Amino acid sequence: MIKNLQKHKLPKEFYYRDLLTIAKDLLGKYLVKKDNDILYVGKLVEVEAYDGAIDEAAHSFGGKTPRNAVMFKGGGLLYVYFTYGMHHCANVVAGKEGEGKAILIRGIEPVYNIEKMAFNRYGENTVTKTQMKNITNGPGKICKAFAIDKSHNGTDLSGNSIFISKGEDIPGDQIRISTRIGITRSVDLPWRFFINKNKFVTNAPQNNAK
DNA sequence: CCACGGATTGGCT
DNA sequence: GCCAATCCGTGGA
Repeated sequence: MIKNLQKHKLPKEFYYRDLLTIAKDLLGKYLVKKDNDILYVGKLVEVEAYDGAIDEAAHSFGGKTPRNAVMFKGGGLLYVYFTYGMHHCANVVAGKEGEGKAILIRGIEPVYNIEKMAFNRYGENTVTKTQMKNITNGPGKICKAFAIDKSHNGTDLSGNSIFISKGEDIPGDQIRISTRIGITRSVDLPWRFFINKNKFVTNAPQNNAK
């Protein structure tokens, strides 16, 4: 399985294109993480774009700082940040060096090793139906399930520890667009993309948007 | 199903 | 010192 995933790893050029095009194209792709023997695979079903040039909600909006430095290093890296004193969130850096663009991973449908994801999330081997429903439907939950933290900040997605693979094609009519979640500035930008009716999309009023 | 508030740390003004 | 690209439990309709 891992061989096949590696074979279909997205090339560096994928991340050097237009921000919103990348965001939309990420839907249906497989996020793969492999540390030692443990393999995690999940399908991307919800993402949000951030652009430091024009978007006040982007961490990179105010310029480079130690925390957001990875966002400025150019496409194809993983930007992981810590927030609310307890959660990590993972982003795919996009665009050219110095631009400060990234795409937040907000929703994932487990594809392989859901048992280990559940254990990482809840610390138990047996979980309820409700817990299973909430396993990876949010950016903090995804990092917990995949055991992603600040030590993974800056990981090169062209390597073999964390990468994104071809996955499934999502027909255009299954893609929905809305405003983003949980921000207080640039709230009107329609930069959230998700797969219509997918069970692992974050619960949000925006889900009824076009 | 929906609304609300508490948790808890680090980053930046 | 303020507040955040969140999550979860609680309480009510």
